[in-house]
Amino acid sequence: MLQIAEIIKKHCISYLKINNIEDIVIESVRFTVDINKDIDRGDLYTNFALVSSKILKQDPTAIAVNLAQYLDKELDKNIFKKIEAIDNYVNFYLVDEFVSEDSENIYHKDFDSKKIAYEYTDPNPMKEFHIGHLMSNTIGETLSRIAQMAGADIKRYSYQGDAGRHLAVTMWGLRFMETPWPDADNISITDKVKFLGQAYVMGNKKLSESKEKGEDSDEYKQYMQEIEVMNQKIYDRSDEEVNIIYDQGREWSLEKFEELYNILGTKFDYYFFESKSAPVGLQIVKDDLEKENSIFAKGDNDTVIFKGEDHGLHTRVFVTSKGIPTYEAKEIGLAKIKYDVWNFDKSIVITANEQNEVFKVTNKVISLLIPDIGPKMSHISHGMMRFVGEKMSSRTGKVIAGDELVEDMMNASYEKMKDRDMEEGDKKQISQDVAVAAIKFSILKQNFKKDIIFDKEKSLSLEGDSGPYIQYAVVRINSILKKTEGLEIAKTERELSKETENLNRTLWRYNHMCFKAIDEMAPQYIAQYLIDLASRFNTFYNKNKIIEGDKVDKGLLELCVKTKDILTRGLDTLGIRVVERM
RNA sequence: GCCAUUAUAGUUCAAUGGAUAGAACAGUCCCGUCCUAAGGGAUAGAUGUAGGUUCGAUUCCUACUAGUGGCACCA
Repeated sequence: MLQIAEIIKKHCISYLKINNIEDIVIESVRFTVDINKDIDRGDLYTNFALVSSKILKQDPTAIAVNLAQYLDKELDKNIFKKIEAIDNYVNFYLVDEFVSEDSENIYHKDFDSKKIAYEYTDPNPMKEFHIGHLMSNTIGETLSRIAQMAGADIKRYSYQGDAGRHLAVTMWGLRFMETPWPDADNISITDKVKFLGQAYVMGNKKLSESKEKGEDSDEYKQYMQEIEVMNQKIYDRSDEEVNIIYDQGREWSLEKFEELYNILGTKFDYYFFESKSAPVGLQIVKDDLEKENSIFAKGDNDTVIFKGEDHGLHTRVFVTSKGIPTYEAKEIGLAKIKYDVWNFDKSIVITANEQNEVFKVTNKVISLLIPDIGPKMSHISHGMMRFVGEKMSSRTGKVIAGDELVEDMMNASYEKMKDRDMEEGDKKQISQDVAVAAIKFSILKQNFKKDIIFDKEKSLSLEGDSGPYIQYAVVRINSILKKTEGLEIAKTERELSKETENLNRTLWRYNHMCFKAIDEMAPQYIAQYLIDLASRFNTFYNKNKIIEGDKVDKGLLELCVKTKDILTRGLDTLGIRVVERM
């Protein structure tokens, strides 16, 4: 909680004490001191009167009045301008000059000095980087930055599936491709990766077409067999020809991912691969299986399974009938590898919510097998991204790739500024940052646990609550600052306008909203706040002249600078860049 | 079928058990340029259904309805 709110709380508690309420009872009084949503009703409020009316055996309205009188005497007049009781609430008005203790870090007991690993994005080489990865990246990036702000020591992890059946499908699907293997200098990395993505789609298509002919058909059986063989070859690297193609494809994919991370603004500390976690996980499972009281069991066809039902979960396969470790077994190996690299206090994996059940099982298994690490593992999930105007479904094959979405938005953004008098490189860079802001903000302005309906037009629009709307507020301030260069900056003696006062009173709320975002792991508090701040700035700007002739109002100019600072820091916490111009 | 999760204006989203349920877009009506991808103001409009707990429920509980995800060798 913010210091100012703590001060009020402390005095509320002493109010209970002077009313002869016992300490044990006081602890049970769950009142809050929070920011007033309606700024006209004051800066802070407390619901103390409502919550304590039973204990004080008094009408809440009377308590509110008494409390307000009491606090008016106790609290520092240099901070509190006015304290008033209205209905059942007590409202607090801070003095105009109030500035909160402004620090980059906001202490929180769950984060301060804790070592926390954030694993997110997790794309798979030789497969498309899809919008799910984009979401995971956006959310993981901001959560890690929020943790940093809260005082945590963090590392960013990315885990990439460079082994597994999906790769076998891609490699197997290559034979059906009409275009040749794009191993040439004049083919861009994007097109090379696109080719691989197409091979994966092709492989899946051929397989499902064949499945429709009947699961007993010779063709389907043959295809399944071939994919199985390919999977084995990738796993044990027994076929030199396969190795060459595989290594090349993997390298292209990773290069492409790196390019995307640059655009998105993520820098990972460690990369992990399934090809590394698989043998480690497999060994751990095998070793445990040999024990008398193993948590694993033999399933159908010689599989190794974990019977989750005993723990209120469901059964999952850890090793396939062919002896290959599944995602679940790899997850065990990964936990060990991650912890060996950096002894974290907590490891958080961010994925779409379709994986909720898997993580419940794997985290349980890890806890049983490696008690030192298991309890430190946690999973945060997010909803799926859908698009306005179209029912997206993976079944119909209409899936939009993440990098295509970014590119698409970049082009749309570029289109809007193509006539500006600017260097080409700047235009490209700006349209890129704006596009990323548009996408990220759409995701972060709402509760990420729910599905997100992405609207391309609205997310880029400067009307309404969008990332670019906030970026634009910063740009507007920049252009004011530029205009003031060389002009006379002087204090003016005049009463503050209502808009000026409101903007000023909104600024210190940033820390408070950050605290809430940290406390609830909810970046939307910051996003919503930034919209509010940008909007208040625009209202202020509309009504107040900062520059009159060749004179600049010093007070208003400083307010602009402060606003810009908070907007910039807020966007940065969301993993969004500000731009100089637009 | 079982488990999880969601349901708030026409649409897309907010709201630690408490004040008059906040925005944005679309609609209607104004103002406007120190910002030019300008922007701002006003106006109208919502808690899926039925119960329960509570002084008080959008928020907690139960049932129902509807949507989404998951439920053994994909990740």
